[in-house]
Amino acid sequence: MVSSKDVSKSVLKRLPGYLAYLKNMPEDSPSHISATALANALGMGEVQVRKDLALVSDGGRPKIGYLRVRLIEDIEQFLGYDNTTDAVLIGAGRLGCALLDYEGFEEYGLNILAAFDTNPAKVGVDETGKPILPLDQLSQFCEEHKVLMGIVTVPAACAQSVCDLLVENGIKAIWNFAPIHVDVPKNILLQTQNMATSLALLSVHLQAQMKTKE
Amino acid sequence: MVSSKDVSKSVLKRLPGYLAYLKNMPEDSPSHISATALANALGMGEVQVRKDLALVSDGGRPKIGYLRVRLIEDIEQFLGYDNTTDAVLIGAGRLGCALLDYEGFEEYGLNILAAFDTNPAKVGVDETGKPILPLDQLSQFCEEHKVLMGIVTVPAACAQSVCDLLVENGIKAIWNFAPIHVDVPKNILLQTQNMATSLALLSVHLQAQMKTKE
DNA sequence: TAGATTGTTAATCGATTAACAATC
DNA sequence: TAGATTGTTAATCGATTAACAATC
Repeated sequence: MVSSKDVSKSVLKRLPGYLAYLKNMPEDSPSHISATALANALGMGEVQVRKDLALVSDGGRPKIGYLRVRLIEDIEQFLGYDNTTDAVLIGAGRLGCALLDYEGFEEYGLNILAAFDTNPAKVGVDETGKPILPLDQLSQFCEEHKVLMGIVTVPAACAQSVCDLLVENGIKAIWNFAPIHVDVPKNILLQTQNMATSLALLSVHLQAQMKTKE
Repeated sequence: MVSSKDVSKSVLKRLPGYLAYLKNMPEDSPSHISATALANALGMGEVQVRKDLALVSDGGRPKIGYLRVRLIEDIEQFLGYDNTTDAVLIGAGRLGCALLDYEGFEEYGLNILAAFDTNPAKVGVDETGKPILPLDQLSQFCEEHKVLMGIVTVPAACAQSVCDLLVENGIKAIWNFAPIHVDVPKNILLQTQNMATSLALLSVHLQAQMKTKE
């Protein structure tokens, strides 16, 4: 409940899963849900779920569980989804545009204001009406809108320089989709969305599978 | 080196990072690299890197380090990137098509053969010439090509049924991009590419940042 | 040889799980 | 009351880190 406790990274990674499940429950479900029920539904340990929920909400009542709508609110508040974060996106390629147009981010309080690209042919307005601007307007834009988050969807070769540029312009958190290691000052949070990591897990699993089959 | 040791998930997650760094080194770099040097470059603990490398390669020599090209090979082999995995993709929306056309997957031994969609308007051939087929041809296609991996880029509401369908058709590993929990038999590996997870980490960090600033 | 680097064995740390008391 | 569920305190487990011996 009280914010700056020992919030481990692993807890933060599990919370979105609970949230998605709770939000996707049918309308006619019971108004309350227990940590046990949630754990079973997601195939997790019940003690872990109970502990995680206790961290974000004090609405748990013995014998009854948590009021679902209340629990959703508490998780959202804990994750900061209740107040909107403005972001800029750099690199209006296919992936960049897919993210720019994705409406689901609203749910997480993320609002991508605009994309930036060095290619003049890309400049304009995209399918859903969001602006794509030339990269040299980034600086002014960030200052004007007090942007704190940057999303990087440029090729690997440009990723480092784009991140540097974002940091120079006051960005505090970077969501990087380029499959490469970039260095940032340590007060900046860099989260690399690593597809390669997922692929590695899948690939190794398939290999093992093949071996046992043979 | 020998495969089925105690290969923890966390090691697997770090290996792609080493690989990307090694492959992106300039041509004129020294032919050998030490675990120490690699650790420093990536901002990691040197003991951890050394241990990870020892797991995948026995090419490390005291005082000299690892021959870079050899180390790259060893990591790729360990991760199974050396033999190609064929995959099908379900859901030819914006994200789906972005993945379908992404050429970088080749590097990881992943080959997306075709996309499938229920929308007849999507059926045909995409920008890079990859086929988009009607979903009812999935079964035949999987059997014909002995596909083991499925990539799911459908809306959350369809994700479960699509995963069920994939499992029915012999898929052993699923890469799920839908932001929702799905259940699969426990011999099937499900890897959910959770954007929400990354967003949670970024969001919480920004919140904390704001608080300290005030 | 001396020093850098390796691989390994032991110690620490953190997160998960188990056991239990408290409560409606 | 009895039983389900909560939150908490203690034990276990696994991964990371530290210390050290081996090697070129």
